[in-house]
Amino acid sequence: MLKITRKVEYALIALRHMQQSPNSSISSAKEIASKYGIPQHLLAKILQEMARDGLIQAVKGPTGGYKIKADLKKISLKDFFEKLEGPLGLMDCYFNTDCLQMKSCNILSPIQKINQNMRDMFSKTTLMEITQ
Amino acid sequence: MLKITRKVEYALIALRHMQQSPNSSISSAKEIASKYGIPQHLLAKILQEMARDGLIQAVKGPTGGYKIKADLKKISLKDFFEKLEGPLGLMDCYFNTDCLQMKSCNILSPIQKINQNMRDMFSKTTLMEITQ
DNA sequence: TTTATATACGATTAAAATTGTCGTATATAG
DNA sequence: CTATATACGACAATTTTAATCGTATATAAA
Repeated sequence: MLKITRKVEYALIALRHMQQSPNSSISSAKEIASKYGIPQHLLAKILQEMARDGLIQAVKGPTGGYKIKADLKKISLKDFFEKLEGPLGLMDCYFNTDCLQMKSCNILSPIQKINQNMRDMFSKTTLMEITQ
Repeated sequence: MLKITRKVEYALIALRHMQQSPNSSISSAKEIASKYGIPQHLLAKILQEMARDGLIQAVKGPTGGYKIKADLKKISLKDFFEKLEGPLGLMDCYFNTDCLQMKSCNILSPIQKINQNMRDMFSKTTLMEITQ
């Protein structure tokens, strides 16, 4: 429990790779996948999603690939996680109100505090701190 | 991602229930399960595990059940999580060194920092804060 | 002493989430 | 043209989590 997904892991690896490659150079999914041992097609899908999210810029055609578009100093890890994986909370009831045990649940409010702590922690860290 | 398991959720609910029932009274798995809508057999297994861990005390036979044994003020959420679910980290490589990508991985050290932050956060919260 | 009820615990199954693959379409540099 | 790269939905495999089942043991109460 409390694990990040491989999807997020691969996304971070790719971002850091792009961040560290020479200025405005382009990295292809194939190149990154082979360098870090990531399934190429899977990484491609993740990069496409990041492109849709505006984090990176896609360039089509041969010699194409991706490069960083957003300012990583301005994006928190919490926002990044939520872009890729949706709402960030230890339990679904932090967002979702359709739990049948909502009324009888006795740990709702203590869990909400822990949730808030965790969200605060990931809000204070920027993507740049991971990728630079 | 970053969710706690139902196992931990049920354990917390049961602990809080016991914590809040009259002093040294005993709660059965059946009673707790029906009150909070938890599968009885599943909760029983979790309570048995907590008893083995020394968190609660089991009492056999009819009129039996469980009561709190440990001092919840002295147990951190991190230790509690690790008792029930094993090592606590965002990625397995925090503990496990047999990842084949270990050498090429470029996010290992930044992830370790985040890991440490998360572990610190759960180390600073006691079980009592959740259950009281 | 018998019976009902509770814990103890391993084995197994079911469900859900994650991870990975495949096929096809489109863009574009050379 | 052709080769190579992104785009994207459908599908399959794998892993993890959640829940059930069966049987044994302890013990309070009738």
